[in-house]
Amino acid sequence: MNSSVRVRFAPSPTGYLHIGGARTALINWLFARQQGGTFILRIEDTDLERSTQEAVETILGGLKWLGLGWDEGPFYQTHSLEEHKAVAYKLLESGHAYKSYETKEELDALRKAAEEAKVPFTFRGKQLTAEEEAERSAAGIPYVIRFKVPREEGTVTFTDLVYGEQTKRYADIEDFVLLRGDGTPLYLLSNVADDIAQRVTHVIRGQDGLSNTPKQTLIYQALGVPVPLFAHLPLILDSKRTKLSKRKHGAAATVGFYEDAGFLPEAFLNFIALLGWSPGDDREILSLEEMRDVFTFDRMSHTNAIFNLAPADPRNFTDPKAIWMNSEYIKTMPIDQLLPRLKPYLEKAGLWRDAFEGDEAPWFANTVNVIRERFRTLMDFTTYGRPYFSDEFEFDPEAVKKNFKDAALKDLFPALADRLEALTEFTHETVEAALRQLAEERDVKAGLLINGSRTALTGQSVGPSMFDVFTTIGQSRVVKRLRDAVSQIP
RNA sequence: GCCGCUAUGGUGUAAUCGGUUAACACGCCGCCCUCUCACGGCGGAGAGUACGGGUUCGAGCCCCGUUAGCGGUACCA
Repeated sequence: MNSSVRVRFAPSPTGYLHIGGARTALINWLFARQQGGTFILRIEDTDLERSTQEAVETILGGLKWLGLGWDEGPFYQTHSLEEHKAVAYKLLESGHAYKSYETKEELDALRKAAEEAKVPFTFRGKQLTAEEEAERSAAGIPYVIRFKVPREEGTVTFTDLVYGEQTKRYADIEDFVLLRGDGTPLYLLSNVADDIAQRVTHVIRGQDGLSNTPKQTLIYQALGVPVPLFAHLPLILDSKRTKLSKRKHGAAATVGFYEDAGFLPEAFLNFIALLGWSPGDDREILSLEEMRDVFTFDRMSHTNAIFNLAPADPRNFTDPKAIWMNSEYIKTMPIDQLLPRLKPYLEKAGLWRDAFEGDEAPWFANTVNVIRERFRTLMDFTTYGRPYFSDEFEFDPEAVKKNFKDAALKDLFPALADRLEALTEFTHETVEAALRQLAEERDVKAGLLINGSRTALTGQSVGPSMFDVFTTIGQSRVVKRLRDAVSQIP
């Protein structure tokens, strides 16, 4: 930490870490790292009804998976409620806030009347005399503490790092509530109080906070403390342009879904970074370090981006570009970095063997290298990749139909098995020579044997170049599978 | 209702101080490669920049209005 920059990610633990939250965390992280600053994690759990420890765990787990480590925290907002109240009372003492005795019903009626009259409703509480005040407090009448917006003509102005200078007239800001009737603080206050206490210098959050910023700025000013810089980020919406939510979109709106689906965190981060930001040139594939080095707020878009959660194309279970990006990472990532990422997925599918990290390590690396070329998620290694790691795999009926339709294969498979079994060296070249020779002798196309073998060895009709498949699966398993496949021929 | 933010192909973005035929990527289509499917290579369709005015020699970029979307307008966060 060699700079005074302090930023925070402040999620509410009311659900899962969703995509928008992940991007907010990412931008905070990028900026902190770029500036040599501090990245703080704060859990805004003041909504007791909806906050759960489980949600906290999910958020921490999500950040960990993404590799967005924090330097301070997690701080829990509920742990400093007393400090937040103290801030409200300080404002009360300095005359920047007051006790307001209006009931909810009275306010509702006022609001309704204003709306019907089509005039702006900007609540201004009654100015009570000390006498009246004493009277009410003696009678134990409940009150809330409201911020007293300056009564004179004037504006609040702040410069948003993304949206530019923002100005709002005092007259358009109502006297908002700081403390409820029961004395508990509201979000607007707690948020500011924590940001001050944690010495946050840059508030980087979703664009939905933009409208609240004038009010929060007023609080900073009334307290006589420096106002942080704000950077509001455009929102991430679904294809119907509504906000992403677990309730509406299910798991696909959460970060955990992408981990389960076999996304590489690097690819996921890369994709969401490009939702609302670009490096300014034509680069699309950027590592975290590259993004950190070139990130600037002024290259942030002002427009909400659409994340295509569930495109019409059945081949794509989420945004096609996200899948494409993941496949790019799978294909090009250094193999020794990819292998450890694969382990948990293979373990979960029951395909992992410890030998992959021991005796069979070279074979494992080579096999992954051969098959990754056409995979799009890490999960593909457990489905399409299964025949390479296990002898128990299914035959795809379509593949059988397509590649086993020639009955001659009933004789050809055992014959090929015999030839391959006899090979003293089992290489790309020797296998190809044996196969082509057999095809020639029997006067069949090599393609018949090649495509038939693909299905015999993998159960599938698609896959890597066949001679690579022979050698990765290995002589003895190839021979056995060719012989066993005869029973599958209709 | 009121206050504010936004508006470039289906999607994500680009387009120096306004300056030729609005660029790139994903997706889609076709061709090539080929033992299959991908990858890769080549090519194509797809926006005249929400709409309407204005300023200007010239507007996607500036101004005004309209519309639409989003946010705020809570003793929610």
